[in-house]
Amino acid sequence: MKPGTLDIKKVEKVAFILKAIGNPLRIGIIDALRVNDELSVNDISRRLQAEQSLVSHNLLNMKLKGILESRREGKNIYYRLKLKEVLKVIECMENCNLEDF
Amino acid sequence: MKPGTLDIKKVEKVAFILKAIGNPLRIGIIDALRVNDELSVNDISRRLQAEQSLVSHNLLNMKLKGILESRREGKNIYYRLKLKEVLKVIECMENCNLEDF
DNA sequence: GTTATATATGAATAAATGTTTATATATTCA
DNA sequence: TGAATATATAAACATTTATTCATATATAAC
Repeated sequence: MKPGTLDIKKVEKVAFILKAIGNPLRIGIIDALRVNDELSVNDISRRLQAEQSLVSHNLLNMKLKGILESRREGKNIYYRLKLKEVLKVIECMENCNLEDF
Repeated sequence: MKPGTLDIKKVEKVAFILKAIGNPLRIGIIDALRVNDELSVNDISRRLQAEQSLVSHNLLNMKLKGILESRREGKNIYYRLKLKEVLKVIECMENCNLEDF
């Protein structure tokens, strides 16, 4: 029985990130940020038809975890992807056949 | 503002799968099943130093969700990956720099 | 200054998840 | 048959997560 190839630290980190993005709203946010480099809270809120507060909570959550970053411009705060690798994760799921799920 | 490229159904499915595997023990299991085609509950339990019951719960959980499948051979039940795409997800995280996490 | 708009924050709470413990079931072997 | 081993199940529980609501803060425009 061969060992896995990931050490414990790496397993923890991978799980941490996957858990951090494994939510419909957050996947929606990341998907939107894939096509648009930057989006304001309101942009996302309108686009995904989700409450401002809920979107804000989730954005801050992902920012706190190092997945997103943000900058202020006037009244708006624009979020963008920081951990670009999550795109690869989503892209590789996008291509596969998910009929059964 | 361009739309994202995933429809709602797909967003839900991707989130469903990422959430289903986004846990240290489950990533450990998948990592082990990446290197070993099949493993029994006990194999995994020993390898990851986790309780039989906890491992069983998690294996059944992922089986129920279509990520794993299993077969019985005598007293043992061998689990293996069904949704191979999850390997790609883990592999693409494996390569990226996760120093900050 | 006041008002309007955008975002953040915090409390409250429901719902989901992770974990342990004890027990049940299935299979093998003596 | 009974004992031993492997796995599943189910209850109980603590912890975490998702969501809403109300309110606070920051900036801009007047």
